[in-house]
Amino acid sequence: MPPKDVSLRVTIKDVSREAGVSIKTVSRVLNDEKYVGAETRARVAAVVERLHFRPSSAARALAGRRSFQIALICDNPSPYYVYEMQSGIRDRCEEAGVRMIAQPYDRQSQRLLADIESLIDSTQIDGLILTPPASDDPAVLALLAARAVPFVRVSPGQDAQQGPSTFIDNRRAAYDMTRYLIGLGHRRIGFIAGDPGFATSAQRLAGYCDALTAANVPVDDALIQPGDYGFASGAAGAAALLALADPPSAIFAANDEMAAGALSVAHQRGVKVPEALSIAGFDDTPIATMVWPPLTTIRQPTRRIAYQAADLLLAADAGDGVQQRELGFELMVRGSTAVPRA
Amino acid sequence: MPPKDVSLRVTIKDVSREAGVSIKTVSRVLNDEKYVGAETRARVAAVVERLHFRPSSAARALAGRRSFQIALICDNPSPYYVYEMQSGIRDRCEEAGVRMIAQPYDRQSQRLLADIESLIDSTQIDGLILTPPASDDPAVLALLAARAVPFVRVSPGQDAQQGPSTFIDNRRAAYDMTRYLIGLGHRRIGFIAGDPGFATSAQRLAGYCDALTAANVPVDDALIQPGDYGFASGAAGAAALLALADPPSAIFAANDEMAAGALSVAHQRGVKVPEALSIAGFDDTPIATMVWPPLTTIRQPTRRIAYQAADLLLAADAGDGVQQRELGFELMVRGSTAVPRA
DNA sequence: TTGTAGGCGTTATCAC
DNA sequence: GTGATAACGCCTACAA
Repeated sequence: MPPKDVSLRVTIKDVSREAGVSIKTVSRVLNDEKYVGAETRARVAAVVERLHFRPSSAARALAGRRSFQIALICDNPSPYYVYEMQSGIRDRCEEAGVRMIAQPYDRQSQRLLADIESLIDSTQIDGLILTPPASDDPAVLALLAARAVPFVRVSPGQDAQQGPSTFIDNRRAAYDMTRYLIGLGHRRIGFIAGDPGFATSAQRLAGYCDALTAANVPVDDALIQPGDYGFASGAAGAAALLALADPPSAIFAANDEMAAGALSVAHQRGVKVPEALSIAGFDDTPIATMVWPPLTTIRQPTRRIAYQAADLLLAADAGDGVQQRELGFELMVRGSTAVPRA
Repeated sequence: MPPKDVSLRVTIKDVSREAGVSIKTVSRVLNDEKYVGAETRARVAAVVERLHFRPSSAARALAGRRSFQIALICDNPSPYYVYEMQSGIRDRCEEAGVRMIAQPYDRQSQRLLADIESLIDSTQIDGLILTPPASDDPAVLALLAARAVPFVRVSPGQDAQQGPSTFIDNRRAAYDMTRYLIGLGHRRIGFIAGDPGFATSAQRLAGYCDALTAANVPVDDALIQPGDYGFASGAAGAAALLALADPPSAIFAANDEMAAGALSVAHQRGVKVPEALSIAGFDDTPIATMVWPPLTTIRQPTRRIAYQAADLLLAADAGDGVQQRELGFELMVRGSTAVPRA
């Protein structure tokens, strides 16, 4: 891109001249500092408004201790998840006058650490939000600790006390769902697991096993298919399950995206859902409730998590130290809520 | 968030001292300027590497004419579209050493203009990419022109010559699709339109009408349902069409998200797709090829558009002036490509 | 090919 | 309550 014109930028100086006060006073008003006379404040604010003055964030970051920017580190096979996460966090940031930098990354590539370092150094980020699997990456956590950069972890799997975090009881939720399916009379329940790199995958699988065991239903490894939280893997898992000599009467996919994949296979093969085959999902991305009304899903509103995470990060100077914030979930049965759980 | 520590930042000064050259020389190496001795360059580069030096983008933006940041202004009812757009543009930016700021916005709210102004002023963006409907907003275009901020328009509807842009021939594509459906023997073809605020909506509808007229099939208003490019509106449109006394034998939705909605309704009602009802989509978000193998769709890879748009913006200093870049599209018939079109 | 001086727009520090 | 003045880290312009 070509260099920009040295355009007629409105600066603090212009405001101060116009308002008849010093630059510092304008700065005080801008940053809501105290020790500014009420009328001075009003007068300055009026000039700011009139001149459409907007402080340069570059200058603020350079001179001050804050950059008014935070980053969202997010890589997830479900576009709906990413979308909800981004929108939710951005909304909160906007209210707080902070800019969110969305930093999609590729969990396959080994660049994550370097990306975050460069984010910290070049952008001077004020803090960041990590979604799985980055939220469990020991190297990342170590880096952030070493650099003293505030962060919030979404759905951490281990060392939950390391830094603030938001999460739901995934194991419990998967347990509830499985029990619900058992309650419907199912005994052979297939499970399509999530990406092994995500802590939530193991948690959800564990809940599934718990419920079977509690009901004296043996855990059959043939009924547990690997997946990666992506649509295609859900389809593949369902295909494998339906091809078994003794196929399951229900399939519980570890997230909605895979549940959708499973459903598409069922439809293709003419298997009636849910009459001949119950399919359940997890996560409450809109795809579940919108695309597949017959789907039973664990409702764990992504947007709510986003809000929580943002609030936790932005309110960090409340100074109440490390916080773990557990959210509730609900079991959505074919469009109608049931079994809410705090 | 609490103020950060005044940490031990590595600066150009450190590098210059370590390398035994002046600050300016380091700067030259950093910016790939010429007039630096080969060995000097190598030595400096080595030190940069060893010290993990990363220039502060705040300082660069403040001192220089570029901020090395561009923004993506995007609001679309399809998460897949947003996801592909973001990832694609970000990839290109990364290669170019530029940061992409994703700026989701709400097309309902009236804040768009103010948001962009604040983006320009506070962030000193180097340029931006506009997706519909922002790409056709006259106020936005005027603002950018006035401020001399480079931009690229994605799928503009009018004044296509105003600024560089990428697009496909939507009318032609919709024409082709409709003709294809007619070729299958359909005479009553329903159409679910996109959000009236998007220029593509009218273009696609026009193509649909063109094809019908060309085939001497009367355009029946009852077969044209309003929509907004969102899943729910696709479902609603399909429901309305199927409820007609004389329902269509095919439905052409103006985007894939709505086609998916239409399909879900068909499935719910037990209408066989595509035997009893053909459903066609448009846009090639993954939902089409992944979720709905029976779907016929206009393949207009979102990611390719993203690449084009980014390249157009990033290469703007090539200085070849305004450019309109038209991309090809293809008609995807049930998973297998057909009728490619440049 | 390399170096020096000055300033970008804001905040921090410390006087008044 | 308010205001000088010195940074912040880098780039531009100009000199050597």
